[in-house]
Parts: sequence; structure tokens; C-alpha cells
Amino acid sequence: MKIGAFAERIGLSAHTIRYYERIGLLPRCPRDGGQRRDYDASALPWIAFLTRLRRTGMPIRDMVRYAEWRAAGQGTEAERRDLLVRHRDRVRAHVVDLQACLSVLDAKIAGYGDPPPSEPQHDTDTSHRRPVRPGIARPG
Amino acid sequence: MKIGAFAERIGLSAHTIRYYERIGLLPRCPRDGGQRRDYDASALPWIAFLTRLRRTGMPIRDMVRYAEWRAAGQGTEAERRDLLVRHRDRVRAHVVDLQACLSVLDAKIAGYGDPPPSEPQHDTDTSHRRPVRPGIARPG
DNA sequence: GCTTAACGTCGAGCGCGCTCGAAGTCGTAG
DNA sequence: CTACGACTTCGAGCGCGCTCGACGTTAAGC
Repeated sequence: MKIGAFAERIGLSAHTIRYYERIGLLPRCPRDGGQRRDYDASALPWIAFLTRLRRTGMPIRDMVRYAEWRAAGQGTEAERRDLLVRHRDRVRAHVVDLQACLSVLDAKIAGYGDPPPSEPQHDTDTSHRRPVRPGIARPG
Repeated sequence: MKIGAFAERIGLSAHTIRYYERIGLLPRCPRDGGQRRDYDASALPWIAFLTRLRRTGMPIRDMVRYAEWRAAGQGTEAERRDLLVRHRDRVRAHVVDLQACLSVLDAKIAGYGDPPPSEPQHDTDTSHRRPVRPGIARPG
């Protein structure tokens, strides 16, 4: 599988994949005839895990450390585990914070009242909505 | 309250506060004797809300749009509400994704097994931990 | 009056995570 | 044989959200 098809499959650009290989996130991949990258499905789980680390906000330098430990093989399990545990704890705290922010957002939105039905809604059943009360002016 | 004290109180740098004012996130604040910014507590709720928008990942350009609508006053409630609703929906989706990633992380960490008790733990009660099973080698 | 620290404006710079373009190589379709 | 498009390496550039430094002014304490 060439890098273009692979990129499309995993939802990254070919540029990004080469960049990841360059900085050591991805191991040097096998080449066909010595030049062009040729991927197979065995690379997918690792990349999927990497993208999860990214989406959860792990800095790339930490991902690189993890990748180095992984490449080093046995003897690095404790470090890898610690890194993941610390990351998980940060992510958990972040989720808690986001949820708190969400309730603030909900309150703010409720303070603006229901939207005017100027455009017909796709969902025409409004029976579940709370009655319209004109919003009281607030700071913000 | 001068900008230094204010900055310390809200947890932003004076540089950042001036930057926020420059780009229109904060209204031009009253000056003492025409020059130096003089804040009072009435600015706090708005800044707190702004920092929540930031922490939840709203781009600054959207925050500026919101701030402009807020400054424009009445007649912009629908726009403000829509912006917040769209943002809230993105944040909700993000939280869902983070939670999914967290369970992957948990599984990965579990795959490394319990950490070796080389350092004495602060929590010496280990009765709640699952029994030690040597980790099975896995990719990653 | 003098020192000093906090303030002011302005614009440049930084760290991050890509993103892109240039310029060349290769393999296959027509 | 030719054209094309996907690949290669390399290094520069970008968008974001600050962050900082230079340099001048000003108010407060001694």
C-alpha cells in the first residue's frame, strides 16, 4: 500500500505521515525496491493509538519518548506505563473541567431564551421545549 | 486595581490582558488619570467566561465575534446564542471522544500490568488493586 | 529630589503541529 | 516514446495564542 492510499485510509496527509516518520513517531517503514514506502495493515493499530494520544492532547515530544521506549522493547514497560498513567490523569482532569464548563455554557445559553422560530425547524415537534420566556438582559 | 494585581488575581499575565484588550476581547478599560488601566471586580465575570471559552477550545476569532456582539448590545442575542450552541455541541462531542480515548488508555495501561512496588507507595493499602498478573507482551 | 518599580506602546519572536512547494525520480498507461 | 501522476527529500512557511523585550513615562516611597 503506497503512502497516498495509506494516508487516505488513516485520515492523515502523506506529508504528515512522512513528518511523523522523520521525527521518530513512526518506525522507518519498508520500501518497495529500496525507495518508496510500502505500508501494510500491521501499521494501523500503532497509528490509531498515536492519533488517540494526539486527540487527547499529548505533546508530540511525549509521543516520541513513548515511541522510543516502544522501539527499545523490553525493559521500558514501567516508563511507558508511567507516561500513559500521567497522561490519563491529565485527560481525566480535563474532562472534568470541560464538563464544568459545559454546565456554565448551558446556563448561559438558557439565559438567552429559546431561539426565534424564524426558520422552520427540521424537528417540528416543539412539545419537549420549555415555554418561551423573554430573556432577561444579562452581562454577556 | 492595577493591571499587575488584576493579572495575578485572574491567572493571566499583564501582557496577555493587554493583548486581549488590543484584539477586542476586552473592552477598553478605564484609566486612572488618563493613562494606566484601573480594573475593578465588575470585569471579573466576563474574563472568567472568556477563559472558559478558551479552555473549551473556542478559537480566539470566535471569542472576538462574540465580544463584538456583546458590545453591540441588544439585537445580537440570536447570533450570540447560535455561536454558543454550536460551540457547546463541539465541546460535547469532544468530551465523548475523550471518554472513548480514556477507555482505550485504561485498557493499554492495564495491559502493562501493575507497576513494580520498587518505590514504597504513599497509599499502602493495596487491597483494592486487582491481583498482579504478569503483563502479556503486546504491540505498543 | 531621587530612586525604583510598575506601567505604557510597539513590534518582533516563539513553540507547537503541521503544511506546503520545489525539484527531481520512477513506473505505468496510451 | 512520451506523458503523467504519485512518489522522494529538503527546508521554508503558516496559523495559533500568546510572550517578551526595548524603551520611555509616571507615581510612590524614602
